[in-house]
Amino acid sequence: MAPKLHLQIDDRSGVPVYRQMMDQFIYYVAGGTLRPGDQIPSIRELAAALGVNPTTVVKAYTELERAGFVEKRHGKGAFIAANAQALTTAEQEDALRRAAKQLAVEATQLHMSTPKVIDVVREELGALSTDRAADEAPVKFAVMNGGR
Amino acid sequence: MAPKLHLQIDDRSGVPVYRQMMDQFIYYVAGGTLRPGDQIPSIRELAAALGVNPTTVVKAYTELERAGFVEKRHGKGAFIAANAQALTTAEQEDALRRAAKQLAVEATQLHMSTPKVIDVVREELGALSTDRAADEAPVKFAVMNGGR
DNA sequence: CCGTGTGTGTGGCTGTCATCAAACAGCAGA
DNA sequence: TCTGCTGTTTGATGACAGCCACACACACGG
Repeated sequence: MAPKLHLQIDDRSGVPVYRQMMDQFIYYVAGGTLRPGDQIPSIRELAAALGVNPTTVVKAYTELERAGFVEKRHGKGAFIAANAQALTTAEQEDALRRAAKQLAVEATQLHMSTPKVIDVVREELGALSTDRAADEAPVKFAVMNGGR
Repeated sequence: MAPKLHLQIDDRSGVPVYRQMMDQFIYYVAGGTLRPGDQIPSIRELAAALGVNPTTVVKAYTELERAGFVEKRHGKGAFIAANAQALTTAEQEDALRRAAKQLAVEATQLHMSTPKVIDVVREELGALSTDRAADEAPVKFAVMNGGR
């Protein structure tokens, strides 16, 4: 019912928290990890785990509901909508490309070499996959508080 | 005086516009493209080029001034501060790593393969460098309006 | 059958911040 | 001086996120 999730919120990014949550649920549906009917964390549980206000989670779930990805049931919980449409392949690539472009722009402005950038990307990808292997909890959360 | 800049604003990202501008100026200083004393685009010029309100640019420049990167001179223009400190190598790598992590999280949630991700990153890096080669204007701007 | 407890989502109110719009003020060359 | 550039300031609007009290659903024990 509840596949292994790994939600990540970056406080320093400037991206609204509710939007970060939305995106990640959508990506999980697109990638097939979350399927129609699956129960997702309750508003309070997710809020507590991420250290954000329940209202913020409400906003994310409400928007996801409007978009047809999620169904909230009073007193029961929240679920992936029966007819939640996965993103098309093109849309998935678009999403990936946007993040890649962001990275490329930064790297270019910083005068970073291509191999250096590729290295870092490889590292981060690797960190996530080993992470997932060692993971036993049904749901995992992370917050990047940032340590500047 | 005015090196070739290539500022990029992504409306859909959710990141405040003034913050996107700040980051990119900082990266240009860090990478050595912008050096102390260099004049940067006037508030109105930049606002017009990016299609945002001048007040937004004011906010970016004001914050950059507070951070010691920029000096505004009434009636004259805006300049890179005399003692603008480039980021340390560690800070530069941090910035790059943050963008890479963001990409990795998305890719993982979308079930994208590592080679696929690397490919896209290579593509985007390449697109930017050829872009720069063909560029003759002293300053270049781009806005990702996004076409959802 | 009913009350109570614990889970769930709902809604109103408040403070802060991002953006825009428009009016204000300094600088320099014709 | 006048014109056209520059940065400066103030106010309005809407988005974001936090606090707090309320309402529904279900299971349990009387």
